[in-house]
Amino acid sequence: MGQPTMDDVAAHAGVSRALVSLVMRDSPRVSDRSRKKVLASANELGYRPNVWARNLASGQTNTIGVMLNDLHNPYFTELAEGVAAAAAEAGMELLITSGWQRESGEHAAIETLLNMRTDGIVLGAARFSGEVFDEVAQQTPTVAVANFDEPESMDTVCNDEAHGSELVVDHLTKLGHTRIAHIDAGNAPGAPERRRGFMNSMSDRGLAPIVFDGDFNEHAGMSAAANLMKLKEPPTAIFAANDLSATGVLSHLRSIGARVPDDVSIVGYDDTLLAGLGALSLTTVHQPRQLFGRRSTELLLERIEGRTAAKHELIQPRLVTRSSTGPN
Amino acid sequence: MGQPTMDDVAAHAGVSRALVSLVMRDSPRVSDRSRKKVLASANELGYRPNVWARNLASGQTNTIGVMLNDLHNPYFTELAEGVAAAAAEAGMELLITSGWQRESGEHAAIETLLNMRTDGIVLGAARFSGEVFDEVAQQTPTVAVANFDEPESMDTVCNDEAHGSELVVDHLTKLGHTRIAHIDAGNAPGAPERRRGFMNSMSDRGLAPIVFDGDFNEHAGMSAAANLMKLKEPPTAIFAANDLSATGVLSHLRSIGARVPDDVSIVGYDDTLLAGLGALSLTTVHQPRQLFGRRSTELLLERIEGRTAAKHELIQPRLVTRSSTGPN
DNA sequence: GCCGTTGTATAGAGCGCTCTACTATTTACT
DNA sequence: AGTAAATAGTAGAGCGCTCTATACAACGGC
Repeated sequence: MGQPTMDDVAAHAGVSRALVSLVMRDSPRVSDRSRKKVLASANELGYRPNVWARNLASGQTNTIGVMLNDLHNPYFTELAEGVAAAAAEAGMELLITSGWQRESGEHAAIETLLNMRTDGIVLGAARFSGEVFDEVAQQTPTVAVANFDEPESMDTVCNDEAHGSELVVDHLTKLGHTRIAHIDAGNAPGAPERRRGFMNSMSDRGLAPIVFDGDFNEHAGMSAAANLMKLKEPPTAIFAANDLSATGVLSHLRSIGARVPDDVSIVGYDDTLLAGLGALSLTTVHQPRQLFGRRSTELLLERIEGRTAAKHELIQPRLVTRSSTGPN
Repeated sequence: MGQPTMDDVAAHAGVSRALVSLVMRDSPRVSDRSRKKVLASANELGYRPNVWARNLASGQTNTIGVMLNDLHNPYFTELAEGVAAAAAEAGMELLITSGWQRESGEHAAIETLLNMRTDGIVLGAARFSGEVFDEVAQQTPTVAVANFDEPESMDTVCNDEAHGSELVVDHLTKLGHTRIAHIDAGNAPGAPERRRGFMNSMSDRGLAPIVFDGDFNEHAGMSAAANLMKLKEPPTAIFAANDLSATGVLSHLRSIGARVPDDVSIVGYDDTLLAGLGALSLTTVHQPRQLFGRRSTELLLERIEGRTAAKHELIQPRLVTRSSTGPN
């Protein structure tokens, strides 16, 4: 007969199935005596409520879904951790799917969640346009952790990238640096905002922003650094698009015998595990990624409760000072 | 009326619900004409099969679950990626849950999967004993990626840790090293096997194994390295329990002015992102983590198909040589 | 013209729950 | 004592599917 059902428990406890159902859902409308009796029977039979049946009957899943672009990227996993914490506090289950860095993967992952009919979805995505998001938002409550142009159909939570750049420029100029270069990451998510923030902060201070093409990886940092150091007047500080790129910069500087931070200061962005390593010790911009997850989940729960007006939150990063930056 | 149901599609297409069901399940017992008609109606109404109802009625979920100890650890995410690939090939959905590094979290994560009644479970766990695994295996087909003592109740896939250590010792002795130290990680998962492999390989070559207490983190590597270098005859090569610990070693050696690999060679374990960074460039032991995922999923599918005899696979790692090791 | 096939389609009984409406029993309050 | 209100429990109709058993053509063989 396979797994025991609610009817089995009811029969064993000598009560109705409805009562067992109430007990399982922690209803207050059950006497202590019955509750104990039912729980004892359930326990004895090894009863485990059938989620499929429950969700079918109730039309709810008590579950929220998170779609992550890439499980290998700590950005997304920390995001997920924040979501998990907030979901647990609200008594909700969490289902995670990943797009494995591919756009088709993200589609499939979202499709899986929509099929599961989770009560809502948190999108930690990067690969596609606002329209796709919109389509999802049409079908279920949705919160995106990404910086779109404040769409009406869903809530968003994102990092104030430009402000992060401002913090970096502020830190470096206070250390006396004036020739500061930024290695950007083209149009990758977040990169344009970081670049814009850098350029504005520099010109606000009457300084000429130096920007070199780059990407969010180590190699880009290495080759951009090589080009920068070949300039007639090389910069005294380099602000990379992210920590990985900064690591590339560091690697190149060491290879040409430049001392960090004595000759050149380096700043990263993201405050990943890398930045904290003793062997690297990068000054970097910390984003409260777990907080992104928390806030997005809180917003999602509000939506599930019925709010319809879109909310958009901008979260402030902070600078973490380590030993890759020093006075000029 | 919310989402359209199968009945709506049936009515719209002028056929029975049973026929729609057959079409949705790609049954060959449907004429082309009917199939097209049904598909058109479904599409027009925006019909999406209700997974809950389907699973309830069919008693299957066509889904496998993966429980990961920690989403931040690349070991587990690459494992998951392998599982995802194999699951996709078999036409199965994938559900991921995480224990967030806590034992209670792992319990909850497993509970979620059991409640979901996935067709099978892959356990990428680290925090608890074989008995807990056994209990899970009693309830559903299970494969663990971990090195237990070949339990009867489930399949296992694991890395041949000892062999990895052997590769390291072989590499270092061929470079002429004889005073080789290992910084271990106590009883953390995999650590005892790595230590044992190291000790055996050393004594096989008539060399005295030096083993210092450590852990799987950076700090442990730093302090163990400090102690090692204070010895009257410091080792000429240090084999750390993992890459993170090796990073700590590197950091300490640099701080005391020792050159790597000229003065001291360093070897890590795991071949994480860290090891490949230009600024670190660690020789390390690579484990085919995705393969672990693939194989475990394949074994799981066999179990779901009905195999009951336990299978246990040991997968061979290989050495990746970078610039942290050199001749003595 | 009858029978057995083969190919399509349908009816209808569940799957294991939830939830509304209802009954039965106490307790509370004039 | 008599009624209202609160408390505890139950019956039974779904939820949206799957799947077995069955119906009904259309066809070929004799």
